[in-house]
Amino acid sequence: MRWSQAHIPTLREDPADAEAVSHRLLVRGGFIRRLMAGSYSLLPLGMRVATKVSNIIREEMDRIGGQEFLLPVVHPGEVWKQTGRWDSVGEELLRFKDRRGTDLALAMTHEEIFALLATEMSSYRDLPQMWYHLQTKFRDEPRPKGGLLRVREFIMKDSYTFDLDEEGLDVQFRRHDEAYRRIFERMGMETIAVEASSGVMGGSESVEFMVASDAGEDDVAMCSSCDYAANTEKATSQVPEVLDDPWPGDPERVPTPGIRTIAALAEAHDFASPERQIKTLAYIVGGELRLALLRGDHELMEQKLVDGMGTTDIRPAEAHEIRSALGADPGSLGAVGVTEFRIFADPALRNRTNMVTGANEDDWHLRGVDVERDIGVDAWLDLRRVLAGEPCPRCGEPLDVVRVIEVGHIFKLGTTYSEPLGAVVLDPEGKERPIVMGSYGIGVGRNVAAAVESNHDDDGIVWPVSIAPYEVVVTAVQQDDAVTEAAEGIYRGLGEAGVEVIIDDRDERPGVKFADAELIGIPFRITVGPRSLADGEVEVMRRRDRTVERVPLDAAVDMVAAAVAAERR
RNA sequence: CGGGACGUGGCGCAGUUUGGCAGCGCGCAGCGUUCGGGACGCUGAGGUCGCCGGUUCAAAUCCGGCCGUCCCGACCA
Repeated sequence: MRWSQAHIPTLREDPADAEAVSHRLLVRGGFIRRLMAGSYSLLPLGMRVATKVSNIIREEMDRIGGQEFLLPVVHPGEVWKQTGRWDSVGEELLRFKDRRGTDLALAMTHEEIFALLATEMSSYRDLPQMWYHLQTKFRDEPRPKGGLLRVREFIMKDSYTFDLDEEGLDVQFRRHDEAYRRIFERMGMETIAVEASSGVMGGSESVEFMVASDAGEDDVAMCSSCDYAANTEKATSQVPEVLDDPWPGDPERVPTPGIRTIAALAEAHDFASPERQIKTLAYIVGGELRLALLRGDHELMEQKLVDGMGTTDIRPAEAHEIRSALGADPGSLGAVGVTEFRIFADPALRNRTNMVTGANEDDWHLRGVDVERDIGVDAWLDLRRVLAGEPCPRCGEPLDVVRVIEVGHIFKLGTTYSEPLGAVVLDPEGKERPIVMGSYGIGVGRNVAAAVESNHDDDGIVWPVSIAPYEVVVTAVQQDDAVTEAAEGIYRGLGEAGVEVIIDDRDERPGVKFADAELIGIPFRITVGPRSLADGEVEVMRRRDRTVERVPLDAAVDMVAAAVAAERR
């Protein structure tokens, strides 16, 4: 490609909505442009990178036995109704009607449609299968952000596996785990594989692949000494036992005028330190009020409540709902004597005695509460958010909490989709069995952004050769006849050697060309100019560490082609 | 959905308080001088001031409504 002919609209200033580093660099470098909130156009450079990412994914999927499909983006609402997700996924699913009034939806994922195709299989002999495609997804996110990191429309590689039983699923799950590690490694990212919440996907087990970055939206708890790592939506830690002083008899009412917070109560009474209080939170789950109890100094991880309730229809109760249900305002709530609402308590409260909690009467609290004796706990449920420094649940060493970007997620689905859609096969005994499914996703654009997040410096992007828009840029400076001839020769030679090369033949000053090449992040730059050409040499610079090497003009093509080949993965 | 802010040439912004010629920087075009790390001079092109309505002799500016965007929170494979 000739730069003078290419559409590479670089910017000298940051876009107004610059947020994540990757967003800023991708916009400034002329890789992407925003169309509207959460929708981006890929410009030629962005397209080249995305294509390379897609091809790496294809190669690794094919390597583990995947077969590529392409399924539609517009789905009949009917199929989503069959699995129940028409109602359960909420507004994230964009719905509309066609001219006949038929309900349609834009694909936010493809479990339904792939499972529908799987209904054509009828024998265990057809299994196992691994199917995938790279296709547009649309999710009507309430708040897209971070440029490509969180968008509404994006291309995702999603694959689906079909097995007779859990053992088969385990094999396919493991293969995906391996393929995903290779994919991220080839793109130049270090990932952390973590246990995750399955969210609305359902299913038994899921693993997320995370890249550490401040631009991320998830947190991972990682052990400093063993290999424990989990999304904080699911992570646990050891809670040191609290020794309670005995309390003779029933709870006692304590006047606490004006006290509405755990901190204030702890301040006012030395018997009410936060770890000796019970935090009572009211949530509306599927329309009915439920109580979640935690130790006073512990914080609720809402996703754990969602997972425990098995529905996403959850919201904090509003003040008026709380008042009419419990007779007090938040700040004086408690679960002692409450029988009409279901109560979920965090295990850290187990066997605790002599606790302090609200009396469900403004300005009154109870002390001397024995959790097991005085509160009708319906279920014990891990609800607390893990904090950095707490002991690892496996080995007891302190946990780190790290901000991450989720770049891939693999799920064991089981029969959640195959059953309602009737995807069944006959087993060797002639018995009908629902196919056991798995689903696995990698967002292409998010991975492009994540790769930039982990590969950049102050001057721009530092692409690994594997996904760079071009492998080499030939930069001609002070173009006289000799320079032009030498530069063109190298450009031609590299092209013939199979190197992806762009020649910066623009009539620009050297500084502009250097700055653009670095912003765009091309791994190798060959500078051809009179200064070194006088010695019959050109300069080869590596973007990553900016090392410069002078090489004889006639050796440049071979040398650079070899260097590029060595870094292709 | 709750709170806050913003919308003015391709990009970044000023002008709005106090109504009166639509401006600045970058970028873009032409000419000239420059040219190994984002040059400089001169000339020039380019704007329904988000949209609709209202007030006024006069609206980017005041009022009402709507739309869009961003930030915090809520939500969220």
